[in-house]
Amino acid sequence: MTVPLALRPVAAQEFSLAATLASGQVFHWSPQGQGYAGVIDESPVYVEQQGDRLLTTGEPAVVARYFALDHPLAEIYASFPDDPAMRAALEYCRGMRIIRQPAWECLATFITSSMKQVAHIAQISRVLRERYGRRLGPGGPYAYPGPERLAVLREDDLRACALGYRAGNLLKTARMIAAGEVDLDAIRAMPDDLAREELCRLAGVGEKVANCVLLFACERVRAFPIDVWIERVLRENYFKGKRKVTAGRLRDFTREYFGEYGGYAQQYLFHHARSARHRKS
DNA sequence: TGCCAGGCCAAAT
DNA sequence: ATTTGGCATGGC
Repeated sequence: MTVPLALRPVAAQEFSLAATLASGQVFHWSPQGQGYAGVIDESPVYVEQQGDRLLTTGEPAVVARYFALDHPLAEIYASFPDDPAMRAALEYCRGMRIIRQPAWECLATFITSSMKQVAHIAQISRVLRERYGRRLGPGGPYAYPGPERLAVLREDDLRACALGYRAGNLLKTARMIAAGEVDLDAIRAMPDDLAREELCRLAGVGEKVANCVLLFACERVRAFPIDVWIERVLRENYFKGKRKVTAGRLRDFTREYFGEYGGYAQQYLFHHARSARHRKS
């Protein structure tokens, strides 16, 4: 059995670990004991919340950075538009943060997310880790397999992980990254529009997935991914009864209306909408 | 059973 | 610039 590790405290004001991990931005954390077990880069981490602090087996500075405990939440909330949908989402998600994910892991999981429910994205992520990821210590969890590892597989290997038509996209993208054809580190330093354009060169990456990578892995808190849930929220709350509102019109509206922390607003609206749907049944 | 899920892509308008 | 059909798989 594992050796019991000392839990170290991390100050965490204005933070909800539960909301953050349940919000569909990261998929591999699982409930364990009083908290959650997961992996940050190549380190196994256990973390639980006790009021205004976290207790973790991880390196405190690494945990604080991963969960973005430095984001100015009061300033972010002050930037949210004042309307009923936004107020309800803020009330429900208070303390949720946009975390800083490793870029490749984020990119790959969102390539597999196309036309999939959150539960199944998590399932695919788990199979890929267990089948092709490096095991982090005896009996430990698995790291997400890097692009070099996936690049040498065949499409059928990935189809066997229930990826369906996404298998070819993940494989092509892994090969492009492994070959240095697209450089994720370079993208992190580019202006938003150029970074998005560069990400869209990858197989299975369109505007929505590119925005997820920009938001969840590149610290672009303006990036506003529009999926089927958010599109529904936008149409029902901001374009009620109007016809012929095109995708382009929606995109322009979000940039203007939600502003500097649009990505945060988007994630709050997304998590609230999904949670409301699941509570109904 | 049928419909929907954190879409993308190529082709046609 | 926008619309349309095809693509795999699993949950409800």
